[in-house]
Amino acid sequence: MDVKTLCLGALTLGNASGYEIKKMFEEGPFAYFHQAGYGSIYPALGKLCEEGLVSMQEHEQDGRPDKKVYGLTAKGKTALEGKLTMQPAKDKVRSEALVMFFLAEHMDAEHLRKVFDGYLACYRDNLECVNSLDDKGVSPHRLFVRGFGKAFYQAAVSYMEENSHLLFAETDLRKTGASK
Amino acid sequence: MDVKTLCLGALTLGNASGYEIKKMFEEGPFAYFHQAGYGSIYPALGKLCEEGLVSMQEHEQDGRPDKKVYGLTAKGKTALEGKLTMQPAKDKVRSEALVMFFLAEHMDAEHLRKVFDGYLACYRDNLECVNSLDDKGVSPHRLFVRGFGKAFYQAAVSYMEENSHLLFAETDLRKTGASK
DNA sequence: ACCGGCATGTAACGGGTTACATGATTTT
DNA sequence: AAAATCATGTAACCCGTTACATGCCGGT
Repeated sequence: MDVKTLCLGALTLGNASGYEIKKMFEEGPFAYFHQAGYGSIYPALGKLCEEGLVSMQEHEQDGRPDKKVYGLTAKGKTALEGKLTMQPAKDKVRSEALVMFFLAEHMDAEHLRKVFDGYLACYRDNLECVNSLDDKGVSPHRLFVRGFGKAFYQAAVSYMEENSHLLFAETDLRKTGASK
Repeated sequence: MDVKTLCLGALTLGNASGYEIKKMFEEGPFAYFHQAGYGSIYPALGKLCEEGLVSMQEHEQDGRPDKKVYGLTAKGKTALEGKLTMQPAKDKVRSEALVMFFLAEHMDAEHLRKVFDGYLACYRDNLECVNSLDDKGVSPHRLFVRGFGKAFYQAAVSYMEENSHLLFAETDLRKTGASK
């Protein structure tokens, strides 16, 4: 699923600028399951516009560059619906932190601790962020997705809190052995 | 983290061929947190060999192409350790299925059902697969990672089992209304 | 005075995915 | 007889990430 399709999807939530779409990916509802930067969003919106799948309206602003607000056209909606008839690809997860934990025996104990703490903090933040959202007025299927994210973050945080000893077991043994 | 580094990491588990490393990514221990295909693994191993980070030994086989078994060199181990001092990048998840659920209102009810069933089945398989592994003799930090995967799969399956109504609520209402 | 947020975009680079190419052996 | 497994590799293409380029406004 390319960024163009994702942009069409984002625009079903209402008209938005490229800047605002980016925020949906980094903080908003899309954050759990996809990510995209300016470098892919702006060109994608440009192409969609050329193809007539989205419309664009410029809003003048003082000082800043004109804000370009995009909106889904009927053609764009049809195109999106077409994409949604595909079989979804398998989920893809890339976690450098988990790779590092897997190879923890080759790491410096102090650095490992730092990475672990950072990773846990990150998931705690994510969880807090989702928990602070208001569910009122959000349609059920979007709540389903939100809940999925919440369940995942919760599982990650709980697991890490309860099982960190597995990661630091050897180090602790080594330390205990040395200090004895 | 590029495929080269991942290959070095894979080879810490013992000598292996490109074909075997690929399997680690699709079924084995790396499956939860990274993926890679032949098109990236074979060139990566070639480059690592040129750089002297891995060694290669050809084993003749009848009928099949010679099996090339790679092994980590001292230089390669050092290089890997260097990579492991980095800050890990944030986890990246890409889930087309969740995008589709998010946009479920624009989907055909039957297709949505199919996608949901397939997605749940996939996570059940993953869970079963991890649960069938034997933990004996596996070092604690690898069990940590394995457990993380297990916790994630379990959370996904449970969540979907308990909350599918959110996804199909509207459809059911529509159907009920129509059939009445 | 400086940093973060608002706001858009381009260009190059890198890297991975996909498709192609080959072929024997084992399982169904 | 067909399909899956074992086994390696190349080449092109796509596409996304990163860095660069610009500039004002508001808060600390």
